[in-house]
Amino acid sequence: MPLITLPDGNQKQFENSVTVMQVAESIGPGLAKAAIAGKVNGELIDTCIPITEDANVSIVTSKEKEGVETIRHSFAHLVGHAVKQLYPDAKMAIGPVIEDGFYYDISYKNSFTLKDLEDIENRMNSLIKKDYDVLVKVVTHKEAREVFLNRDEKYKLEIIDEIPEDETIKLYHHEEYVDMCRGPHVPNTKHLRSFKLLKVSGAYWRGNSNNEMLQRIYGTAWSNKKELKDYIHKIEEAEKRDHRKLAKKLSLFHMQEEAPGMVFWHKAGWAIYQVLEQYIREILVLNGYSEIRTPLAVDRTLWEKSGHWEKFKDDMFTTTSESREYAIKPMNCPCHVQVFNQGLKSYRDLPLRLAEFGSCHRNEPSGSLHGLMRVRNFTQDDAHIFCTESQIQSEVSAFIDLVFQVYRSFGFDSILIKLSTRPDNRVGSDSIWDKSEKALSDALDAKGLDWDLLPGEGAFYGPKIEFSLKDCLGRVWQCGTIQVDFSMPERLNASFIDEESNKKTPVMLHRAILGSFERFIGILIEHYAGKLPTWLSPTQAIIMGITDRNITSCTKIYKLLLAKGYRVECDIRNEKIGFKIREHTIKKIPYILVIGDQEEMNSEVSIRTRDGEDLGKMPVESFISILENDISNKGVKKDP
RNA sequence: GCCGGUGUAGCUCAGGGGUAGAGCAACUGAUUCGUAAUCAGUAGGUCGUCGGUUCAAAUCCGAUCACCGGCUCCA
Repeated sequence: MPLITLPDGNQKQFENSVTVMQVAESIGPGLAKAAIAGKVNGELIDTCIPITEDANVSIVTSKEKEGVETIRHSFAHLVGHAVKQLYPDAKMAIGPVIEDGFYYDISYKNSFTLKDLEDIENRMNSLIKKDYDVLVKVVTHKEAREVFLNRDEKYKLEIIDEIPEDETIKLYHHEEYVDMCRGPHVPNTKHLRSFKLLKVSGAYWRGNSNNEMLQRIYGTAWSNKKELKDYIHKIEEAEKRDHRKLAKKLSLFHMQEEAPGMVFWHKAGWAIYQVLEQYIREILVLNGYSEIRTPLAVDRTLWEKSGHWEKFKDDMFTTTSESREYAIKPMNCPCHVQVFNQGLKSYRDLPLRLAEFGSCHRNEPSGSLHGLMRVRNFTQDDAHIFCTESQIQSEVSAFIDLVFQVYRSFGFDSILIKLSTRPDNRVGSDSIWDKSEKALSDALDAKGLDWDLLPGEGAFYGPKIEFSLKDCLGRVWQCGTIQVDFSMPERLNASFIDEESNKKTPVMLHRAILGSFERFIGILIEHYAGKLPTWLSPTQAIIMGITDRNITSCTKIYKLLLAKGYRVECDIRNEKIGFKIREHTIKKIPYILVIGDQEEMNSEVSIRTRDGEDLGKMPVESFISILENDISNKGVKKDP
């Protein structure tokens, strides 16, 4: 006699057991029709699973987040249903829900082509039109094993073998197709209407590169056609923000075959880079860092001592000279220890913060290169803080504040924080790792920040906090980081004299705010969709005349702004004003200054923004104060 | 590195066994013009690279390089 409590507080008494669907029906036929799953005491279940005891029950429809996720999950099964009909030899692996959609990993003798993808999508469409019921069967471990043994699904069997034998398993029957899942799933395919298969790509079984490669079919799915359409539109718009496309249009940089993963910065891109570097340099000075510069290539023996040769050898470029082997530095840390090691250090010197805009080379796998986001030669806004154990917490804490201060100045609002702990391939004892990991998590918790734990993802020498930002398509890129390192100072014989005249080994904190200039600029281009705020804009204003009569005035104002240190250009070509405005608007120059006879007469300039806004006529001094205000705001939008 | 796709003019792209085409850009000339494209003309490519098949390859095949989408790995 279960007593069901609904979200609005109403209670219903049922005889014997009752299913979510029956509860929905008891409320109304509309709700029953819309019911996708149920939440029973906070747990998501299928609409057909009987509830035998008193419970809080809510009906999940496509309006809820869980409802859409259930729809996506069921779409994955639908891929299975269609694929097995079209390609009976295909073996199904896993088909989970992801952000905005789902995928299914499948093993098949032939590669799926775009035509295959289309066929699968068509088959899925004809299957869902049948409005068939999805049937759930709860079976024993043994029964499930038999089902998939008969169906010759080796991946499903592998998964079953990892489930404890005394656990039951849910099998979802889509007509003749059977899949295994925790569920819940939609009760009928009538809930599956708005989807699109997006792409097919390779993916390793269980995400392990030693395993065979499967074919992954990606799809997106939504609760209705409008949401699907909006999503596709959003993706199309996002693609226009792609930093690689914008870089071409705005002539920021280029890359070419002869130097894969390395950047040829053009005038405009380099202007952005220089503003960033100067900004960080100011931040460093204000926060007690000393800037240094160390060699690009260092003898192999130093990398052997630091541990890089053992753990990082394959990622390093090497070169030889007079029978000595050198490695182009993939990191700056060993060199910074060499600077620290010059002269005897006292505890009074700590914390010692050594910073470098260090150019690093890493021989990244060819397949992972990606525009500015993943390159083989990058420059970090790197620094190493040499300190005592007791100073770790305050240094980490101050650094976190600094990262947030800098990121805020670019207007970033979603910063993902992750703590990565000891990897399998590492140096240093477990007790050292215990201490380091705790120092970082304590610093984060002390600030009350939300963070995710990434077990096993730390650097080989220590755990790290990562600050990540998203690109235009939602791909997450690590930018800032701080890493505790108890190992390298010892390996490279760093020491200081403490209060009792004892020789001690300092702790080293590796840290970067932007991460690499390349990646950060890539993120910035996408974040602003190429419309860089005035302080970062390669050209801050363009001056143009209406006719040749205005050339002298244009040149005068151009020279004035140039002398004041603004990045300005002058367009005195014999072209119509509309043509020139269009051209420079497309180049996303923040301010367009027009000078014609009228302006000349009153010693004014007409100002138009790249967004088409007319700021009217004003003396050049007024424009300078607009510029100044804009620049001092950096990337932060003023409140209207 | 792995799976799949792509590579034609500066850019965006069409074509496709009989030795290349559009739009924009460039160049020349005319136009001196008021807030997102003035008109006319000219020029521009061993179709990523190397090899093979063929009377003939940019087109078909193979290898290779780079890029794109993922996977793995990473700032």
